[in-house]
Amino acid sequence: MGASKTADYTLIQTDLARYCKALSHPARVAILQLLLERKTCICGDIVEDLPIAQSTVSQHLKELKQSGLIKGEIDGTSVCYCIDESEWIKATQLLRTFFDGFELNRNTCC
Amino acid sequence: MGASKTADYTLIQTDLARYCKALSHPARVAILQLLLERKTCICGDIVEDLPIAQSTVSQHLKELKQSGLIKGEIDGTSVCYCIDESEWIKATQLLRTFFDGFELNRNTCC
DNA sequence: CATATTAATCGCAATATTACGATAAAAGGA
DNA sequence: TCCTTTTATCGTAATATTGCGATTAATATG
Repeated sequence: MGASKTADYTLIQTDLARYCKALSHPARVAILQLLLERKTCICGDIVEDLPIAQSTVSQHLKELKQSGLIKGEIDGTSVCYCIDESEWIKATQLLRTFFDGFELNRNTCC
Repeated sequence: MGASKTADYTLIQTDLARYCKALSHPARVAILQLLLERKTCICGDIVEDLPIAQSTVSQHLKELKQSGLIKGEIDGTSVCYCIDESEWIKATQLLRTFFDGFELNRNTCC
């Protein structure tokens, strides 16, 4: 494959891309919605709610953790997953600023 | 690979995932920023601005078109790309609603 | 008409993603 | 201690993504 180093893009661009990549699969969107809606966020509940295997859910949870949007806390044999507040707010603000760029600068060239 | 049909997820989940997938690469974020900032949005200008080859830019533009977020209009030998207003607004609203879910329902279970 | 210019597409390679079942690891309960 | 429960990881396969150079197609321009 080709190069395209991280340095070729701004921090905002790579951050935005990272958060969006986390949300780029419907299963991960569904997981985040569950975490937003529920009081408890045990991994097992997520597995029951999704139409995919436990190992696949675990993989998606790992990716969400790596994106920073969620964190997991071990509680006995189970793991409690939650939204990471500061990262969530950061993502919210980045996306808001990005999408607001349209209202601020309506270019109707085509 | 496994199954995971589209029907397994809600329309909102797949729409959100589709828009976010479009934004999941820094080059595509950069392209969208260019389209937001500039009056003209000729493909060649985008190619000049990005650190990747013309064919690769063309591929990213194709993906952005498929996501619905942009549209292209042929103008002689060149192509003018623009944000698709209605899709952009739809994406903005979907994302806003999604991220607002955190403020509405702060669950601090971990 | 010949030749540039512009953008899309093709062919290819490297790597990443998505998914599964099987297995491992870790803690709890009988 | 043995067994269950719960989650992560491993191994593997199928497919998707990312990137490039080369080529094609379409329109301008001389």
